[in-house]
Amino acid sequence: MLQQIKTLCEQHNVKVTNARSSILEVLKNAGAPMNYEQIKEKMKMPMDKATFYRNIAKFESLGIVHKFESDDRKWYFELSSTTHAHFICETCHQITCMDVHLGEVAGEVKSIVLKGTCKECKA
Amino acid sequence: MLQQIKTLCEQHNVKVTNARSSILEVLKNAGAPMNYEQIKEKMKMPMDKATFYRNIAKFESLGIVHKFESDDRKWYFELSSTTHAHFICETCHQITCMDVHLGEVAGEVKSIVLKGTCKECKA
DNA sequence: TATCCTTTTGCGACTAAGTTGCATTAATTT
DNA sequence: AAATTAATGCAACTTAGTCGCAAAAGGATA
Repeated sequence: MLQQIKTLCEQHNVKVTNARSSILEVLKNAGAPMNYEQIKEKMKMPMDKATFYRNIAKFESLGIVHKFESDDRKWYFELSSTTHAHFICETCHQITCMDVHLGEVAGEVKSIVLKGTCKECKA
Repeated sequence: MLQQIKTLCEQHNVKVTNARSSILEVLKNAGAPMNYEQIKEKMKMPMDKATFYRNIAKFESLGIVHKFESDDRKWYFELSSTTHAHFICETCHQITCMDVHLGEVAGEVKSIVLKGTCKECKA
């Protein structure tokens, strides 16, 4: 297990279990947000979905992980980092991360999701 | 039925039925995006959810109506207008419309959803 | 008006992501 | 070692949205 992940858990007072480090490791290596199925596929160990979602919920409440819904009725997860936007193409369903800067906003923004048609699908 | 709605359907070559005008009328009077349950409540006539979703899907494909997902796993609908953003408060679940201007974006944007904590809940 | 054809609607069964209850196991404390 | 607490796995459940199909509505033709 990566020391980095162990530290991450310890910083947030979460016990480091196999399930937890396994989830975090996959997210650490992910290039884009992933849903449950995708994460499960990448994991070396089998894991019940209840365990998965419960741990994800914990990570979320601690601010370690961040989630949003795509247009397929599935949650997508990623390690928290600086607030950035996700562009979801409604045609090819690809999710890409991007920077946007908003003007004035009515509150504290935690996630930004843009939907539409990406350049490739538009062409 | 409002003449405005009849015209809207005719412009898009959609037959005007009771179900359709009923849905559009509610959306016309809505101050914010609404989900199926909320729309159903506001409708004077009973309507099967299959009928509702099928008509909404048609409206969507014609660009009359626009939908997005909130954080409650429900779809919210509104009449199409200029592309604007929705701020969803994860605490009070209120949805507010707002203008943002993005910089350069990788494609054609159809919806923008921001999630976070609104000013009231933050306070 | 009767016949044919297409579209819309309603019902009920279905789908599937995510949740919950509960018993089991693992870890921690005393 | 016993007792308490937390994490896990299983199975049953929830529920927004979908789908198949038959009935009803509407339009066109004659």
